[in-house]
Amino acid sequence: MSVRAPRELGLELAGFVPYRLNRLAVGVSNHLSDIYRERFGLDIPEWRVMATVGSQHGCTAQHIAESTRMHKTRVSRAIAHLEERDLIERASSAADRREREVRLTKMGRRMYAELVPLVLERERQLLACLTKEQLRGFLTGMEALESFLGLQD
Amino acid sequence: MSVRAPRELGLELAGFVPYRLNRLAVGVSNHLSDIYRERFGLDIPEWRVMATVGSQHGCTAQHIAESTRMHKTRVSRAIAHLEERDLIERASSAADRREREVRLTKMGRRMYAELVPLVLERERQLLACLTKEQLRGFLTGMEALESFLGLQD
DNA sequence: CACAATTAGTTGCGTGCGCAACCATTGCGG
DNA sequence: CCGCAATGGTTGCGCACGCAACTAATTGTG
Repeated sequence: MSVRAPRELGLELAGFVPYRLNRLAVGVSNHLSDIYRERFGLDIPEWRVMATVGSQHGCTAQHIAESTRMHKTRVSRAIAHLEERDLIERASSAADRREREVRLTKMGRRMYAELVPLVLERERQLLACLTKEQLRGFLTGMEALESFLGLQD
Repeated sequence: MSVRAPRELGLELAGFVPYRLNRLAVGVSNHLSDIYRERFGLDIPEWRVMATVGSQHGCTAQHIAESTRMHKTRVSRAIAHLEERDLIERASSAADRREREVRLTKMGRRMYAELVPLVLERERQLLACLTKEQLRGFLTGMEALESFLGLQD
């Protein structure tokens, strides 16, 4: 089966799935970043660190990198920024003194508690443009692609 | 309706659609860039310019920027690189001497003719992990989201 | 117990990006 | 027809990124 008209010899970027997927991801990301960037001054790496630490207190930078699939230097710098802003704090692990356990500060927890509902609501708004059936189909396809590319958690 | 378990109070990044979508787009992009990067020495902006010019001869940088949704400086630099490699050439438009019409050179056309089938085959391989039904559902969902975000061509 | 190999995390460096400022040219209003 | 806003395109600058090299701590092996 073919995704586009068979008569086409060249390549129409507008109908090319990898390109469309990238454009969609950027669009969704911008739709979301209105919240964490403009209202809380976080960029994407910082937001991901906040989201991870917020639900997994005391995790390490290593864990955050694996779980978010960000490069460890990107994680390291995001953590440094968040620490400067007193949103997270670090303590050397007793068991392994190379590791540093990352936790939200009181201010960080306050921001997290305010931020997460807004972000989830934003996701809900986005997905509300799909019918129940469409959402199910879209998620099923996404899971298959993730699995094919070895991306699933 | 809810995408994830209602008992969850925090946010699990792994199940968060915007995050998954970004990860999937990066994964697909990497899966593809094996071809145009390693075998042809193109990066993403260069590949997009090649793809656009290859099917729309004589178009302008402005047109490429709108059609690929890349920033005009990114397009400008990609074009400069491709011109250095003698893959494209530019000529001032007779009608408007601010514009420069972009075309593939003979070498550029040769690369395009070799590149496009490989890239389309790669897309086909990727989508082959979906059943006919899954593909239809996935594309339908994608179209609805694109439309919601005002992304459609 | 010593020494090599591994792992957590940081940093110097080169690169690519977007913003804003900038040319050159064209279109428009008085 | 002149002057000024708008448009196509390029460039200087600051910034974030990934790679590779590094430090510090730990684990494995003889």
